[in-house]
Amino acid sequence: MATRTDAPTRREQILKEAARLFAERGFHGVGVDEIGAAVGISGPGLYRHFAGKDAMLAELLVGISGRLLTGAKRRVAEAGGTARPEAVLDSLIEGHIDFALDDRPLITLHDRELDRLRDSDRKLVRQLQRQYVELWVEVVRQVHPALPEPAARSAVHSVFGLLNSTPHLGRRGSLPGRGATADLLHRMAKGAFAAAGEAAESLAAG
Amino acid sequence: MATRTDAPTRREQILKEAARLFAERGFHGVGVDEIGAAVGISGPGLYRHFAGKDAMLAELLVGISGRLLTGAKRRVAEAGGTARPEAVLDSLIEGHIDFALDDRPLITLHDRELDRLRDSDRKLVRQLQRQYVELWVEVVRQVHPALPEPAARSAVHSVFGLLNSTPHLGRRGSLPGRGATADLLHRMAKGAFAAAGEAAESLAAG
DNA sequence: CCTTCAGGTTAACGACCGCTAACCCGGCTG
DNA sequence: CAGCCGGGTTAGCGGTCGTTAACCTGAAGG
Repeated sequence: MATRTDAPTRREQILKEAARLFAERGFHGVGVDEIGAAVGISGPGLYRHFAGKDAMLAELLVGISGRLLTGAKRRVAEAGGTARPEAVLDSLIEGHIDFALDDRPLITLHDRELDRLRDSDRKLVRQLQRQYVELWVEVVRQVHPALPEPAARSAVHSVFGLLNSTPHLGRRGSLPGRGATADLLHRMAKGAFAAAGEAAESLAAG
Repeated sequence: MATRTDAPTRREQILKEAARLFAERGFHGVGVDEIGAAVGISGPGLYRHFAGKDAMLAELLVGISGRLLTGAKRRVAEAGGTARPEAVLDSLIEGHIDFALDDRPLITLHDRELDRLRDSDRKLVRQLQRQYVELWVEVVRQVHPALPEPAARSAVHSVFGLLNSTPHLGRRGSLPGRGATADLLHRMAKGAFAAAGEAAESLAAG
């Protein structure tokens, strides 16, 4: 991870604030003037950096989906060759939790504002999301071979719901610290998958 | 359950269609003309039944939160006195799953459009939601006594995220039937709670 | 038969919002 | 020093949207 040390560009400032505002009040609920004000310029000045409001949302959503997918691919490649499947699943879970805890506004946008995109962008995002899901499904089925594919896919979506619950977890302060929260989420995700797998096993055996 | 046999009133038609549209395109993304068209009248005719667009959303959200809470209270009262705590938790989970599967648009609205309410309505909804959560927290801590309250509350929110993932589960058809889906969700929720509880137990023992 | 009224209709107003136009300015660069 | 240009500014246009106003109609009641 090449941690950035240089100052964020104007574009990045705008994207960050836009993400926060979109997550708080919804895409249609935020005006371009507000986004501008959030970075110290006003309204139409944004158009020097983005083609329009839609373009900001598109870049945000494509960026999210892309980073999630490439991160997951990297983790599978790193841990996949040698280790047992469970370690790969642990790594996927860890990566998703990092994302859900560090970029809560983006997690919110991710499954809330997809329909506001132009058709082409929406298709792209959907494709990235689908690849991400399928990658998880494969790993989950290696850990729990008795789980049929449709059930595994449902389980993965549900675990995403669990992990993506971070925006609902009390405002920073009532939480028992980031590490403990990450640990709790990780254990619950594993427990949920295990329960799904055991049910399938007992069905296959019975 | 007193199943309705009489025809739905106009108000109810409107609320149902408004819920669907709000869930699909967001509160600000739906015009009153569209809501009217969805029930066969047009635009301003809605104002014979509701004070405004906000009032529809408010009634929907207050209704959801209220029904969830009263249903949960009833379940706790019914199963609470005699049975072991685990049966109460099972009943709560079952009730939430029924709701998540039968009223997917409402589940979506529930945690997406709360901020679009007037202050008083939002406070009311938040209060109902909080009571619902606390009711779950109590039951969860009876089943898993080692779990500290903050962790239990986080776990409850996360399991809500898991159960509320139904809108992301493929469009009716790719699913293995309602019963199987409900069963899978139920098992995963229990598994998630169990994993959280076991972690706390081993901490308390170690 | 006249009235009332619930539940519609269409027209139009006012506010807001995304975006463009036109202009401006400070710092490189030749 | 001249000129370009990146990155701002404000004014304003065009469209949309929530809401209100004014009017209509068919059924129920006395």
